[in-house]
Amino acid sequence: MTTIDDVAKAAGVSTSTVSYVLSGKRTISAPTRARVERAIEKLGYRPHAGARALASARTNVIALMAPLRVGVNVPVIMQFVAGVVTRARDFEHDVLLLTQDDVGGLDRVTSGSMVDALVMMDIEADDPRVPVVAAARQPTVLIGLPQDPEGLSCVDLDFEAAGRVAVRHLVRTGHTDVALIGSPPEVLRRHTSYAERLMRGLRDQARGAGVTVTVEACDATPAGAVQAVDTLLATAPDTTGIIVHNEAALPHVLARLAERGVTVGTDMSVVAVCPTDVALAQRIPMTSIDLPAEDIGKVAVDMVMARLGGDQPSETRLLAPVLTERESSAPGPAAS
Amino acid sequence: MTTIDDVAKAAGVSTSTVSYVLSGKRTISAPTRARVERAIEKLGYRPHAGARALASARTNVIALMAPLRVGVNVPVIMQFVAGVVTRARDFEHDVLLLTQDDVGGLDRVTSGSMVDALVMMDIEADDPRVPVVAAARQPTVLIGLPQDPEGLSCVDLDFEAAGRVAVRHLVRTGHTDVALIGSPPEVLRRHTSYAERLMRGLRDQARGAGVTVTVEACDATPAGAVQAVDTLLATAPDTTGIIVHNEAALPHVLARLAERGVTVGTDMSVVAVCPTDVALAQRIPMTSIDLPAEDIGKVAVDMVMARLGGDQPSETRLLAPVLTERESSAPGPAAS
DNA sequence: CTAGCGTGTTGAACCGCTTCGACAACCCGA
DNA sequence: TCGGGTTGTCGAAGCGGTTCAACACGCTAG
Repeated sequence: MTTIDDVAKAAGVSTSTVSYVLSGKRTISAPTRARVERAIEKLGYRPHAGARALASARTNVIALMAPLRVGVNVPVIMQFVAGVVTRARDFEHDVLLLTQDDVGGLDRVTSGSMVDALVMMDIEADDPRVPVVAAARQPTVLIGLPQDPEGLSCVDLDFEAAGRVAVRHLVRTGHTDVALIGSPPEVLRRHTSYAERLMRGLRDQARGAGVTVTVEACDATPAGAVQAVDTLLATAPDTTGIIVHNEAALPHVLARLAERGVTVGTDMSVVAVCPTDVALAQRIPMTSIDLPAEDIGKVAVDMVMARLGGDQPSETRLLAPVLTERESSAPGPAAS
Repeated sequence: MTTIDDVAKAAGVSTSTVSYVLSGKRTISAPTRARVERAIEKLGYRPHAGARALASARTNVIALMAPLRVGVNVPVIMQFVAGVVTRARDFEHDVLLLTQDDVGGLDRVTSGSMVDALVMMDIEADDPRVPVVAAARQPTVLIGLPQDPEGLSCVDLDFEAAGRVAVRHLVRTGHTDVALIGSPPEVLRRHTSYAERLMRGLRDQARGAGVTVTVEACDATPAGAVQAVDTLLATAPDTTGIIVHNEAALPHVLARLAERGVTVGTDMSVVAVCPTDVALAQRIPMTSIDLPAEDIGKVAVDMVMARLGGDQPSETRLLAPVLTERESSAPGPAAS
């Protein structure tokens, strides 16, 4: 393995000079720099990450804790991950992947100085991991909103606003009886905050507009969708507008509606809350509120890097929802 | 930050003794060990990963290169990843996540001594990454089979055998005209080896059994599935057995067959090559050849760890396919 | 009684890099 | 001409571990 000393020798300078060429923390004359760079090139030198971490107290690695359990929204999770990884690379950082349940891993990587910072996905209202990372010396950004952020930064789609926007859209297009087909029951039971925030926004707006709103949980299986749709059509037969917030169930919901003779885009208006590519991959292009998963991942990294640099205070960023109208929208009974 | 010296002081021993307690590489008397362990506990000591890596030339991290691009088989990829991460933890290793396209990352993490070993997914026949990792000093295991493994270990499902098993199943149940609905065209164009291996096994077995076989590529979209199914029904109307090797397209293929009035499990026998949970999540439980993604990930880690320990030679492990009959199987015209 | 051995512990070198303080060389203005 | 500031380079002290050679000690065997 070639070391910094080899490079120094080859270039006829001291090791510190090589180090300064690499880091740019001191001015180096052009000719010297050139000699060093040539030597680095020739020897194929790469600094030893461990040595660097030891000496500089910087690892250039961030930890990402992601839910790998096979479940509801795998493709969405992938987009978050992709966003985090690509943006981290922009900051010359690599990503260490932790699984959601590995709470001990948080202490391992922080106390062991394996990472400079952390990003944690899929935060629940009362998440046991939050106090752990709050106590770490590395900055952390949460994707999602816990009840008490304990001084940590958070980023997420503004689901409450999304709920309002969805209802507003339906009301404006003439609907007076709307419904939500949402997350699976176990997600709701976990008090995953996004589900509750969406519902809050939705009910607020509905109340303000004098509109009824029915809520159905929905398992992300064909059977779950069948049940949710059938129950909805039975208990709230006047429903003409449905908001679906469940990527995995969406195709099954649409399929069941079709089976029940309900034509989406004519008899029924459906607004999906999901990534745009999911909205476009359905049998018809769905009117949707985008869940910009990759962007959120990137923002999370931006935020965590900002905290690494200066000592900015923690902040919470809620991204404004954007609704795009496509073919699943239909005028409602109250349409003018 | 508490260091090993703090622990040594607290326990009244030398730093080397603490180190040996931690590593177990030297015998330490029970009382001494107890004192040290108590001190570690009390101080909440964690060895500094960088220092350890520097001194021991071991990072306890492996790199995993996974395709994060949003595409065909995201959930399957997740399963591989989950397998790798959980098994790595069994070996006290963490996982550094690299994206498929980050070829430079390979050199970065290997030359920079960031990792002890690598696992690479989604290997293509003529994969540019293979020579890079073959030249690295860290052992690598490939998930998939390149044309020339260059001395690297490989692991994968035995897709060739899977092709044979699938055809054998169809033949045995009375089918004489079978088809493959396979990967998207661009996957085939990339010469991803699993697709070609499956086709080889399939054609071999079909030839031996005197059975015709039609092949359709298929985009993982509703439209792609429509086209594949329609083309198939038009060009090979006698087909009574279909093998689907495309997780993402599977539901759409089934939907289109239904739309065309073809009843799977009666008029048509369908064998899926996919993870079991995907097979079970369809409108009817599918007869399938399991793609044991999580297991493959685990085996990959086992193999790479074995090479880290001793200097075992490289090996290629192809997991035997297992076909499970479910409700999508139907007797064919030649059934006795 | 001593040589020889095994066991448990230690001191110190070393891993490869960063960074601080020192210094030589040069240029400026007084 | 000289004091004082820049600019570019260097030496050496860590950073926090691992590991090797050495050694102290208590035993056993000769």
